[in-house]
Amino acid sequence: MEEVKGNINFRKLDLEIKKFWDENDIYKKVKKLREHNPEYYFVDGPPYCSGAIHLGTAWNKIIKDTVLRFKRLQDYNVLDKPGWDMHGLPIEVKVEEEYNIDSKKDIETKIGTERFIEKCKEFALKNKKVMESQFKNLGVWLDWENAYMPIENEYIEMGWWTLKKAYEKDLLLKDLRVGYWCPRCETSLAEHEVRGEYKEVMDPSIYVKFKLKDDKENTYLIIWTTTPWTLMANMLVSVHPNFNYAYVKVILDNEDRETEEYWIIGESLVEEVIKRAKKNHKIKYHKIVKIVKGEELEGLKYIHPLLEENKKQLEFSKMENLHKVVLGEHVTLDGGSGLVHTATGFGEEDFEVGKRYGVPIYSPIDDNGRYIEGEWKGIFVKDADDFIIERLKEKNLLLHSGKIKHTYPHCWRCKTPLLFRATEQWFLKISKIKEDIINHAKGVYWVPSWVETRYVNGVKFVGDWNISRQRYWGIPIPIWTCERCDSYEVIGSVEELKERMINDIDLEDLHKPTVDRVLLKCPCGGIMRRVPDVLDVWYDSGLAPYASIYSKELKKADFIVEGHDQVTKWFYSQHALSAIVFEDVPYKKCMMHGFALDEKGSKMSKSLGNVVNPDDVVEEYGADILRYYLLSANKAWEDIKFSYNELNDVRSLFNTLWNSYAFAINYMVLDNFVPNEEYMEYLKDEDKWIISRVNTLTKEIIEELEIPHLHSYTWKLKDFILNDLSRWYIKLIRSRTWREKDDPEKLSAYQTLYYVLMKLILVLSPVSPHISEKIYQNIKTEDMPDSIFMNKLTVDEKYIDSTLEENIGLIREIVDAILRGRDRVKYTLRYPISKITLPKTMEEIVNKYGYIIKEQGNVKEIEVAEFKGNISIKPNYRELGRVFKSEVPKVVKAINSVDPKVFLDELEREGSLKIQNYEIKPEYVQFKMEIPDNIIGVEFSKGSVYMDIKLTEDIIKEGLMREVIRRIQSMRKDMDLDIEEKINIKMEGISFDKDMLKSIEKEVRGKFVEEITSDYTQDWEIKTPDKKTYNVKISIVEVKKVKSK
RNA sequence: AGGGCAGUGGCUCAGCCUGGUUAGAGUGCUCGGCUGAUAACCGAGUGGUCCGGGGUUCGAAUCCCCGCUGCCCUACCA
Repeated sequence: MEEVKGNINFRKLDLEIKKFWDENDIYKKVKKLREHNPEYYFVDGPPYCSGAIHLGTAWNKIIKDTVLRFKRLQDYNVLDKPGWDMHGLPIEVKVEEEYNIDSKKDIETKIGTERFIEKCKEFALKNKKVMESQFKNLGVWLDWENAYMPIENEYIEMGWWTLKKAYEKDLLLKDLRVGYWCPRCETSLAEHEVRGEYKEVMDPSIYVKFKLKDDKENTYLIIWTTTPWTLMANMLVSVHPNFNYAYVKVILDNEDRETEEYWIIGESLVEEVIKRAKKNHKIKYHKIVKIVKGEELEGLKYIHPLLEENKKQLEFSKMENLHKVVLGEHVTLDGGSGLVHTATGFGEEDFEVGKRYGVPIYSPIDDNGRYIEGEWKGIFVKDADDFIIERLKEKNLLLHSGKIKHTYPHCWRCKTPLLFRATEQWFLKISKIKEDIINHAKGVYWVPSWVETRYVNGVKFVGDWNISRQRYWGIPIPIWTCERCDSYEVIGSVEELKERMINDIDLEDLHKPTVDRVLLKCPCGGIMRRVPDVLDVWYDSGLAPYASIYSKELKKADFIVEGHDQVTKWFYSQHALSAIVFEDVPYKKCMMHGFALDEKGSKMSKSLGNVVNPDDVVEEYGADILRYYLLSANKAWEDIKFSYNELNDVRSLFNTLWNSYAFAINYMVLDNFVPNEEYMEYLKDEDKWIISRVNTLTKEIIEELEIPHLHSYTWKLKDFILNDLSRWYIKLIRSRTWREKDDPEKLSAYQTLYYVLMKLILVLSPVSPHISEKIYQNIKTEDMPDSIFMNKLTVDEKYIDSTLEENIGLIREIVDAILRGRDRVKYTLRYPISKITLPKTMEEIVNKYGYIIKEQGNVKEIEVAEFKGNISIKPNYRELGRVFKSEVPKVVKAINSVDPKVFLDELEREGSLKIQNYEIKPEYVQFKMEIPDNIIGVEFSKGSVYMDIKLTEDIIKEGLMREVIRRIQSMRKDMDLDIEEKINIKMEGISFDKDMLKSIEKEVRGKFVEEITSDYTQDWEIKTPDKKTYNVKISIVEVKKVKSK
């Protein structure tokens, strides 16, 4: 045990402890210690290796670390592999940027797939290193050396194995479907990749006239669209069978002549459409002339507006079932015209309608989103919008052209607006197992519980999972198709691949382009080549529960925790894959946490400049304070508003803890204290009390961490440190620390402090490992383990005494009440109170613990008696309500009608009282006293304390003595004297009798002298409660100095 | 549009499940006090339409219904 300095730099401390852990291999020793114990299986949701971590990522790992440290303290063998998400578009995009390329063609021609893959790998590994060191800086203990990485062959193989399982269970499917397509990345995307990627954009909003075929009357269908470019591929117009559609007669006033037309519009949208049309046209007259049901419109043929611009449409126009009105339930009347332009190759519902009516799926664009035919061949479709609008105008088919602000999906990595496009992709048939997934969810312990609802609602909406990406950096899809007969095969392992391989390819690395070179032979005799796609990166992390430990059996994770964005992502993706392979959910307990926002509640973003870097916070405050703050600022599942103010509060909490520790240790060091269980025999009640408290605290904390409710955990810790330890217990034992060296009461106080500190740092260590370890290292004895984390968290049930906790709690209330009362009448603590009166119910407690009240309240005598004063009465509504229900107001009136004094007497005599037929029992009412002038009364939970505040000469003298002592002590402190240092004092302006002078001398380790040569003199003005003033002059000199002169 | 969460002093949040006396804590500000562990602490004062409106009840911050606002998730406004 060494002396502790008061001013502590928590950052220095945490670096020192990290060094200690490193140099002594503590993490490994802790792991080794429990390697044969029952397992606690944790699966880390892998962060993406995109660069540096942010506050939210830090929070995430801190939660994990805290829970796992707790589980280690419970003696589990914690399986704590961290993971990394390393494949996928984000990294591809970054590498592309670095090499200044922006298309897939460039990748293949400019730098080559092989080098590209190599660069992606480098990039991922480089970032992993940076992020790992940041996590370590937070004090996160995970098995960094054995992290799982989806880019390793073994992991990739697990992905193949999984896909083969899906294939064998008939859950793998190749299908032509309309899905999201990123024209920049030239790949399809899955729906979960698009989640949260809807951004507000301005798009054209045009109303177009489609002229009916074989019609003499100039009748037009009016359609609305925000994607003019899709008109090139328009095949049908959909209407809702049950809606009303109006034929609107319109007379247009062109400059030279008037024309008469009929427009077909959804009835409720007529006025809105006309209003828009009026902006571009002079409409002289319009009137609804006929109303029909949507179904009556079915089959009407129209003339495609862009026949000349797209020769293909000319061909289509000759086909029977094209360019006509069809029915669709998806049509709404929320906006637009009620008639929906339908392009079968460019919309999911359009696609379905097209299939239903046997219409070709027409999608005339390439992977870059450029037309492959028609007048604007080679032009990016979004750029063609303006040309098309202009052309429609020329053709007099444009009713209105405006702009609309709406949300539209974007690529999650490159932020390009997505297109909808029909392509052939590989799917996992989630639709077939969705019910199972929802059922499994019931067996999971969700924290908080409502995550289940959210999860299930999310799953209900998902479609089949598109797992194929037309990209490079990912797990290659292990499917080979035959050039000749088009059949395909799914390969489940490297071994299998080697067996089937007909050429000789070195399979050192399973990425592209290596595997692409592998050829197989089809039973039909043809050559089989690999499907060039890679797997969706969410598939990678979805494999984690079993792939991270290379297990082909399901080991359910005891615990996972991620941010709320992951509810429909990782919580789902790993469940989906496990459901396919193992028909089960891969986790037992699943917790959700929030996002880290800035002080005002806005998202942290580079553009707003409000990003808080965890490293910076750690540099200033040390890791433990950030950790504690993040776990205590709110309930984990709510978003955190990061605030330096609150961070500072946490720092003061730790300062208090540190000072309590320093106080205890420094006195122990001074007295060469050696902890010894035998001192426990001399425990006083307050010692037993705090020992009981710290055990109760431990017990409660174990429950909270078990859930885990990290907010309750940290709040309880704080309450204990501030209230129980620092503000109460240490105050109580202060005088004991000034006793003689081997005074048993002093030693037992030390022993208590020692015991409590040990217990406290152990429950504190999961959240604040560095500070706990630091304290542990200083106070541990030879026979204790090397690190605090090698200990076991236990509760000493035998020390828990809840009655004692309650009673001391009451004593504390009484002391607080006394202090409050004193304050109210300016009767300061230095002046004793001659007598207080407490209610009779307190008798037993006062007999036992009255000495605490006397000492802390500076009280000479405690009387236990019913205080006689004027009595008032108060109804107890809770009790009354239970008995009298709706009669309560009447009963209260009755109670108030009786003289409280009579009421009380009667109750005491008879046990109950009848008023107006209501029987009143004692528990229905409460009595309060009113008090005479020289007495003050202050309430506490079990009654009132009455204090006699009459001043006598003795009381004043005693108070003055304390006044003087305090001033001398304060001067000692100014002089920066050692606690043991002896002094000579000269005091003028006040006199005490001999005994009192002696007491003062003893308290301040000094001697009063007549003459003094001092460099420190101070004048004091002392005001007593009886309004007298003393001007006192005090001079002090160290005895040491006098002697040396 | 559907689902989830939240709305309580200037600020950050408890309390709500299980209704009950005067709605709490921390922080801020004002005043006072205490102090040989504590740039710490204690007390008083200041500050509240408990988001709004209905309902149930003797009694609602708490339970129910209808709204409003914010955040998140889901969602092809063609």
